[in-house]
Parts: sequence; C-alpha cells; structure tokens
Amino acid sequence: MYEETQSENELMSIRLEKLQTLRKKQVGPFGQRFERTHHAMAIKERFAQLEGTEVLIAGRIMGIRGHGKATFLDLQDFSGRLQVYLKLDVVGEEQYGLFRETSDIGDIIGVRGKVFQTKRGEISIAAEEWRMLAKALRPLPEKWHGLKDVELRYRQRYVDLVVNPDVRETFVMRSKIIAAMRRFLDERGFLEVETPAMSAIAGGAAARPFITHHNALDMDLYLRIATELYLKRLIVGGFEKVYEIGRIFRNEGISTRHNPEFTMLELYQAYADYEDMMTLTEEMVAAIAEQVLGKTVITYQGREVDLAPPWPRVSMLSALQEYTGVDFTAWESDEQARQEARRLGLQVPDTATKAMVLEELVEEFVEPRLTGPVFLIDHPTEISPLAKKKDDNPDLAYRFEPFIACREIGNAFSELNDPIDQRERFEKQLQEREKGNEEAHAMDEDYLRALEYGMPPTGGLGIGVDRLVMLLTDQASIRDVILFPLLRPRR
RNA sequence: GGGCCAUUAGCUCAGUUGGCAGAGCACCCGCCUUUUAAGCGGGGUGUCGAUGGUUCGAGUCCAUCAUGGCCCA
Repeated sequence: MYEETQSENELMSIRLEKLQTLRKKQVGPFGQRFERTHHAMAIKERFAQLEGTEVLIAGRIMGIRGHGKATFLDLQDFSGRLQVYLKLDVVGEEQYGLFRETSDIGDIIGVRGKVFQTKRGEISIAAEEWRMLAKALRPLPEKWHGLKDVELRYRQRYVDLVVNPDVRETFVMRSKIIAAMRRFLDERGFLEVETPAMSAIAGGAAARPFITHHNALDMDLYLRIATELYLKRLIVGGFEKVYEIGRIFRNEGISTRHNPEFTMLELYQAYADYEDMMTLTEEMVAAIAEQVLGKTVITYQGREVDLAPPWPRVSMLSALQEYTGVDFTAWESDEQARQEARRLGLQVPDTATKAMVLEELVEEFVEPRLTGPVFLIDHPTEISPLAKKKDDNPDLAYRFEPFIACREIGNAFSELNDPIDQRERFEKQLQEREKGNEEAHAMDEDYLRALEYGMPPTGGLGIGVDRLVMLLTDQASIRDVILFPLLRPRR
C-alpha cells in the first residue's frame, strides 16, 4: 500500500515539479507562521460586521474552480470552509500566475483579502495576496465520496479527518464528552490522580496483560489492566474522592467493541456504597449527554434511549430466571450448570464453571433485553473478587453493571475492605489460575497490606469511556471513536 | 481460532458466458474575470491484493497466502 505505483508516482512528481517552481521563485513551498485574524466560520457568522474589511485566513485548499483570469477556491480550516476569490486584476499577474502554476487541491495556503459576497450569495474573501504555507505532495481522495475504504481510513486517519467532516465531529464530541466527565467529577470534589501504567503485578480486572521489560532493573513489567487497586490504595491513604481517566491495556482480541488499548474512568468515594455509585452513574451520564448533546434522549443504531435518571435496577439472577427459567442458586455443581446451558442451546466447554456459565447465559439471554439504561445488580460473589458480600446473602455481592442499548458500559461495587476476606478471594483466584484460567486475578500482597491498614467503606465505579462515546456519537465500532485503532502492520 | 464477504487507476466504483482494462472525480494540455459537484475541447495515467494452478486464452474458474470488514468462539 505504501509503495507507489507508476501513476501515483506521476501524480506526485507533477506536484514535486510545482514545488521546485516555488523554490526557484524564491517563495518557500513550506512557509513560516501566518497570523490569522479569523477562522472561516467566524467570517460567515459575522459577515454583516465584516463585509468590506480586510482579513487573514489560512487553511487547506479543498476545491479549485478556475475561470481564466479569476479563480475560486474553497479553503478549509478547523472551523469549516470559506470561498476565496482570486482575481488577476487584484492580486497582480505574478501572484495569479504563480497560483495557477503551482497550487493544487490539498495545499495549505494563507490569504489576505476583503470580505464580500458573490452574486450567488456566497460569502467569500477577495484575495489581495496569497502565500503557500505547505505544498501537498500527495493528492487527496475524491471530493464528494471522500475516503470510504475502512482500512485506509484507520491507517491514514489524517486523510480521513481532512476529507470526512463527520469523523472530525465524532472526535470533537469525544473530547467534549471527556471534558464534561471531568467537569462533573471536579464539581463534586473528586480529585484527578495518575497511577502507574506499568507495574510488577497487573490486577483489578479479569484480563490477560501485556508484558514489557525494564532493562535497568532487568525485570518484566505488566501494563495495567485496570487502575482499581492503586486508586483504592489512595483511599487507604486518606483521599476520599479520587478518579483517573486512563489508558488501559488488555491482551485480548480485536472486535467492534474491543481495542487492546482503551480508556476507562475509574472513581472511588470513601464512605459510600454501590447505591451511591448508581446515583452518581445515572446523574453523570445524563449530565454529560445534556452538556454535549443538549438532551438526554439519544438514538443509538436506530434505537431511542432516554438517559434521564433514575435508571431501573434489575437483579442479575432474577432477570436470568425471568428470561430463561434458570435458577442459579439451585445449581449444585459446575456439571449441572453446563447441562443447563446446553439444554438452553448454548455451547460451553467442559471446563466451564458455574460462574462462567452464568456469564454466558446472562450475555446470551439477558443483555439483549437491557435496552434502556438499566443497572444489572447483585452479581454472584464468586465472579466479583473485589466486591463486598451482601449482608443478607453472602453468595451475592454489592455490585452492578450499567447497561445502555444492550451494551455494558461499566462495572461498580461496594468495595471489599475486609483484608481477611480479600485474601481468601485472592487465594480462590489463584486456584482458578492454577486450573488454567489465565484471566484469574493475581495475588497482590501489597494491596492486602494496604487494606490491613484499614480502608473506609468505599463505593467504586468504572466506566468504559470509549463505549460511552460510541453511544453518544452513535458509532457502531470502537474503531470509530479511537483515532488510531490497532491494526496489523501492512506487510 | 472458525464461517461469510471484499480487495480493479490517486479516490469512489462498473466489468456480462473465460476473449483488446472501463466510468466519474482527481491529474495533464488548451479556452474561460462572480463560479460553487462551474463549464467547454482534448489526453488513460493500471503488477486487476500476492503466489501457484486449470485453459489456446484468466480481472473473471480453482488452491494457498496477505490485509480488511461482518458474524461466531
């Protein structure tokens, strides 16, 4: 893909010749700073005041319409597009000729001129002077179909962003969503912190980590799979409300919902519980939607969802029973669980445990029904090794997962702050690991030591930021909300 | 990991039953001083993803591989 064909070479060599022409005329094809007075959109919006005044704008040429001794161009900057009218009489023969001789669609130029409106009503700049700021050596994709090839769009996102305005808009939205999230949390007294992305133990989630190596210490390090255990150490240390919006790395497959590196919000609030986290979640998501979209009713892939609180709470096991007739509490063995799954037409490996079967069943039969915003609550303790057991039923944990449009967007619980119980849970996870479950939790002695100093009762919440962005921007693939998603290197 | 689909010009795409490789935009040359998918006249710029195979002949049929997409695990 990156090697050039004959004709691509020809297209580029024509542009290189134009670049040489610019050099010969002692006009640099790659300019210096250019002081703009306005963005394109500002000129359109404030035309009434600006008409007749001189402005300086800069941007990429997205269209050229030549008319002999006059030329129209479309100049695109971050705000939008504006037409520039280049007339031989006004700019003079030399400047006009140079433009016709050396410029192409894709070039970045600066223009000084007066604001006016054409006969047809198009707000434009009548150029008095133009300057090449960056000569483009490669041609842009076609002007009205843009760049459609999905692979090229991801591999050459810079081109995608130049020619597909909706892509640019999605990433602007992403930025606004994260800014709104920060604002919401900051206003509530949460402190933003940063914890290690590399450490000797990767904990806080059930996932396989990436391994890297530190040369000076001659030791392997893991990239984090969650920020959880460090953030809770900070609660031990006396921070009462903390959050981190951080890059997480999980060594797993790639799909429309998974990228090996992604962004997660995790927050912890001392003296709170999962009920508080549910309230916080619904208020935060609704507030973000309100700030970014101006409303709480969103449409995701053709389905309308209202994010306004409160969101219903649905117990995981009762939902399962309702939709499948299965009673998890009646399972006495892994074998029985597997039989139930197979009876319902699900393929499960012979090594599947009760917990694994439960997760399969929920994914298959419950999640597709969770259209509205809803909290799926009270997960079995054995699949929630960091969550506090329920007082009235130790087999269940104070845990929930928020679902919007059938998609899990987070995970939260009343944090387990009993170091003795936590040690037992870790030990169980170790047994899992010995049985071959590579996603089982690692033992973290230092985390246990921290709990042994005493952690207040704490509510914790994790939100998949990319998935939230997908929902609010109505994108079907996580790759459409990550600027540079992971792809196999070409060749 | 498995199934299905895609890969043809810089971009977006046609390509019939196996019979000379096509269009639009972009690009090049000429004309054109308020156009806007500007227009008019002329020009095709290609390792048909790669490698094998079948065939007198392969973009087209077969096999393998590569990359991507969708679905499943």
